Amino acid sequence: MGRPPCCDKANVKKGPWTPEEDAKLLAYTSTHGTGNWTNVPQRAGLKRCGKSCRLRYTNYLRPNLKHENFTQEEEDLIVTLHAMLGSRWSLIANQLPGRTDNDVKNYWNTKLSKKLRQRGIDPITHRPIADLMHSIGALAIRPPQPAPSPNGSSSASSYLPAPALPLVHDVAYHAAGILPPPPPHQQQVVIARVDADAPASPAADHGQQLKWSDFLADDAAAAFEAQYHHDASVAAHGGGGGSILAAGSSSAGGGDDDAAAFIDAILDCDKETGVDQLIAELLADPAYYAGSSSSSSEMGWGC
DNA sequence: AAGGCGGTCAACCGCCGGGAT
DNA sequence: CATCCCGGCGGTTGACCGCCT
Repeated sequence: MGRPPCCDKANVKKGPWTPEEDAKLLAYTSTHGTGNWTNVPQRAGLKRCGKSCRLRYTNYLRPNLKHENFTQEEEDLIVTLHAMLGSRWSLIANQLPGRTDNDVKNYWNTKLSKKLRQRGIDPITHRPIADLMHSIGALAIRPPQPAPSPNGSSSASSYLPAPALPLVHDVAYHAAGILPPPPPHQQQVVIARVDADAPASPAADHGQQLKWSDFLADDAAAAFEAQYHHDASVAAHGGGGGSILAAGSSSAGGGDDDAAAFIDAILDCDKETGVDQLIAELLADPAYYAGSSSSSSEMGWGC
């Protein structure tokens, strides 16, 4: 059997907190600390769920919280971090002392996303809206692509338009200390891909349709990425981090082009590294779909 | 003065991973 | 090993407020 339930949900109060409730919660946390939220309502004399108490405390009553407006520096940092992390509000809030994830999330949804749109920047991809429209249009009417690539492994990266902000993503990751400095070859790859905006479809090589496996890195690239990323992720996240792209190097090089193999590769890598948050980041960032398969290897996501 | 409307933000909901039993 | 709950998270809701007509 597991633990007993945290609270009697039929007998808990919901809705806005009263000053009396705040005082009780503050009095309790100041003397007993914040552990074991399950017991907090009972011991503090509150008819609230422990979860509600925790939320109230962390978002409003916690000491050292800033309640004033966001500064320009905080605003810039949020935008930068959102470009890197997507809607990982807790991670973003960790970089902003005195701010909660709820604060950051609300500020983004109510202010910053609108500001970006007014400046002609898509708040999801952080790319110029005009650039996005151009990309969409190019995809919709893309003619058959000549220019076959001699190396199939890099074909996917050159097939789709390069994202406008790969350098922002990469630099910001390293600047924030989330990833260690990239090895020299990665910077070269970034520059090469940004410069190479001439589309060349892998499908055009043999007149085939694009495969799932075309989005998997080749073995040679994966080998280095595997070691680098593993080390980096352990250092940065205590074992966290992983790349879906280099993940099934066995299946990637083997020409297994169905969706199941692709997904298996993702899952294998995920299990191997022990974390999947970076995958979630990738999935949350459409720029990487539109950009290239090499984006994640540039960031050191190899396993 | 009153109703509509949009912005803000506290709080809730539901999901997930990890840990306790 | 299986079950179940806790804590944390992101998404969403709804109350409140100010502005406009």
